[in-house]
Amino acid sequence: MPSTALLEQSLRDASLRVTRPRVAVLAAVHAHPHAETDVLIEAARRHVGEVSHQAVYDVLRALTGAGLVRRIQPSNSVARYEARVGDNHHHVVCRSCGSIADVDCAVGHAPCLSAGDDHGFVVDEAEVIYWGRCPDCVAASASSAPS
Amino acid sequence: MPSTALLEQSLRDASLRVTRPRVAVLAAVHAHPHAETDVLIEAARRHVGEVSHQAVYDVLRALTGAGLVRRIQPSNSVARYEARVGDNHHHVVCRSCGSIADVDCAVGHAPCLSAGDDHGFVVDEAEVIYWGRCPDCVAASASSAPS
DNA sequence: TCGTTATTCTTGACTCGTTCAAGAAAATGC
DNA sequence: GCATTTTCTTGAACGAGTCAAGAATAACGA
Repeated sequence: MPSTALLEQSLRDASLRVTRPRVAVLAAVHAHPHAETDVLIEAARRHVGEVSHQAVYDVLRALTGAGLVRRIQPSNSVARYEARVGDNHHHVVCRSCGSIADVDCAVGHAPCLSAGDDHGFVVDEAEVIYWGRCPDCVAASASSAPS
Repeated sequence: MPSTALLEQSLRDASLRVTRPRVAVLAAVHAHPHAETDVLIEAARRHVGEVSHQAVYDVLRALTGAGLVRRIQPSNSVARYEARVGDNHHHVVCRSCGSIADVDCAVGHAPCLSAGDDHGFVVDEAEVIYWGRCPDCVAASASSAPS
């Protein structure tokens, strides 16, 4: 996890004011990849004491807009955030427990960005979500209902 | 759009009881690809008169579970439904207006299903969302703010 | 170092898509 | 047809996220 000084610097580089809530939230996103908002709120509060949930929402929106964090939201899930931005990686999501893991794209650095017929859309990003079951859930269902 | 008889048959084939709300909702999904729930509620009501919103939610869940419709939910959007299932197609989503269009996969019939390191997940589906701007929004921004 | 100003944070209410719960209605199978 | 099971209606409730207004604070220049 980056140091506080580095986090502050990345905020300044993004032309964002350096405030305690922002540093705390940014640190929380680094410390908890793919975390939901309420987890980030709790983590931020452990860092700097009381922080309103509204501030965390505002900060997350500012960080997302500045490209410092990335917002992901698979179906049937609340918004989640990750600090790994810039590289073109994707996610595996467990249908049972909702856990998320990173996967590097098998195709290369700009996966699947060439849609067949794009209907005139100007495409700038391809988001890939692999759906399946995580090792824990596979093991759990295998032991409880062996085939 | 399939006839009512065909819709009823597909319900029966999926071991679902044939009811007026179900036929109406299924027809609505066929008639309005990528529609949001409230659009489907209105469309269903035009077909069969009054139908409670709760019934539509239940029906959509039943149809989704049976594989007759597919639920999609891009970030910053409410749930949407489409009747085109079984083939492996993907979607382009407009960042400005949220409109959605179908795209056939450029890679083939099972696109990107091979993740690099899958972390032990058992993957059964790859969902691809292309993000960009639709032709209308591109034209609108080009005319209002020409570069 | 201090004051000014624009931006951000706090507080609290509120919206809206979706779900829960219980009883009424209707479709299926004998 | 009739019993049984599933589905639909009604109405309340939940929760993630947003809105709004005033208080607090970071950045900038003197």
